[in-house]
Amino acid sequence: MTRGAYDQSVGGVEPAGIDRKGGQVEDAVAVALRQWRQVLPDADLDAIAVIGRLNRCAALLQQATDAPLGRAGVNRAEYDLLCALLRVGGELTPGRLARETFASGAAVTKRVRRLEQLGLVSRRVDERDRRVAHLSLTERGREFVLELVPEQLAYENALLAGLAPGRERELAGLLGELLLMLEGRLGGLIG
Amino acid sequence: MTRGAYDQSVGGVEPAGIDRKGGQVEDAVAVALRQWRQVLPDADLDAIAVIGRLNRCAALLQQATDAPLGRAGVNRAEYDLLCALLRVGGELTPGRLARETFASGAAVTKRVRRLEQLGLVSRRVDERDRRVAHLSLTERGREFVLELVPEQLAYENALLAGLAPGRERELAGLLGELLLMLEGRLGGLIG
DNA sequence: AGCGGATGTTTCACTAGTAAAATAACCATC
DNA sequence: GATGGTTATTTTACTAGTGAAACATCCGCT
Repeated sequence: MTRGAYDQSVGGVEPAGIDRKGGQVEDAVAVALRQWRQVLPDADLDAIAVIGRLNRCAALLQQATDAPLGRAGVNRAEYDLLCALLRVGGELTPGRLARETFASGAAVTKRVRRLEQLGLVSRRVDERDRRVAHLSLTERGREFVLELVPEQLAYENALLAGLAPGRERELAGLLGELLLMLEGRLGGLIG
Repeated sequence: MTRGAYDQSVGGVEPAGIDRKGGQVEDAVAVALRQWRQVLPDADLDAIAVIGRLNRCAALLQQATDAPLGRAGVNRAEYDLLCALLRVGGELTPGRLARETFASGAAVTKRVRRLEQLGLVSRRVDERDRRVAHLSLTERGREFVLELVPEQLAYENALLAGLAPGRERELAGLLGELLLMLEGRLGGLIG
């Protein structure tokens, strides 16, 4: 990334990205935290260290993991839907699928429509309650996702390969702890 | 969440959410991992344990942290933009602001337009290069964000309060490690 | 049998984002 | 001082999501 016509830097501000401070490499959030401490020396910034990094990691990983899916012709949301159907190993109703993939009903309707058109998902109406639909992978859908999943898993593992296995397990554990807490808390404490 | 007309559960499938297995509470991703292991016993699922939880935590936190911002009348993206201007303590060009907030130029244009209309951000044209704009907080914008930030920080800290301080620091450290790796890697390895 | 409230799914109107084209200004070189 | 290539920003056309309303059906009750 080359600088513009003349350098706009003012007062030690550096562009976002990887940066160094005293020879030590810092991530983008660490840089932001340093700036915050100068402007608000008394603020408690611990939450940013976690939440900021979490958001940033999620965004980067999302972008990265979209690449192989894009080549297969689906987006992450559609992949997640197909995975949910594979995982449970049977049929799911749209509502259940929405809960399973943490999406809105409207989003599921749209995704299922496209996946049906692609011939990867099929629908059947419940005999007892004609409101409810049962969705499942078609044979082609099953083949498609069974081929895609290992590829995707390998790719995602490779993305994390720079992290020592012990550190990765540690991280998974801590994230599980946090997630469990958030899932419990955010029912009642959202206001 | 009450069940529908009749229980659709098939083969031990449980609705997404907090769940138990042998008296032990599991997060939603742990449940999904158990399902995966039944369908693909040989797959290496470590990446899901990290990436899945990361995405889910980010989504839940995003939803939760939007609440106080919504009350103040801005969304997270606009808040981030205001914060970037506060953090650097001076002016920023749109391009720089885009890099600083990890957004596209087009997104910044839209957000700045709204924040200008709200009277929180002002713009001045560079004298040397009339292509570039310099954006800064207005007095009102500065007051607004200086009042909002501590409130938001307190709220975010409260969200993480269930995590022991040591665990939170550990998590921040590990996420920093991961983020640094991703920032370094994703320049060259995205294909 | 039929009314009223509840539930599962889809549609609708709208929002917020993106990539790529368009616009505007700059600079080096001829 | 015109030209061509480059950079900063905005506009445009489009996509994917959302919440709320609409629709379709169910069940309990009288």
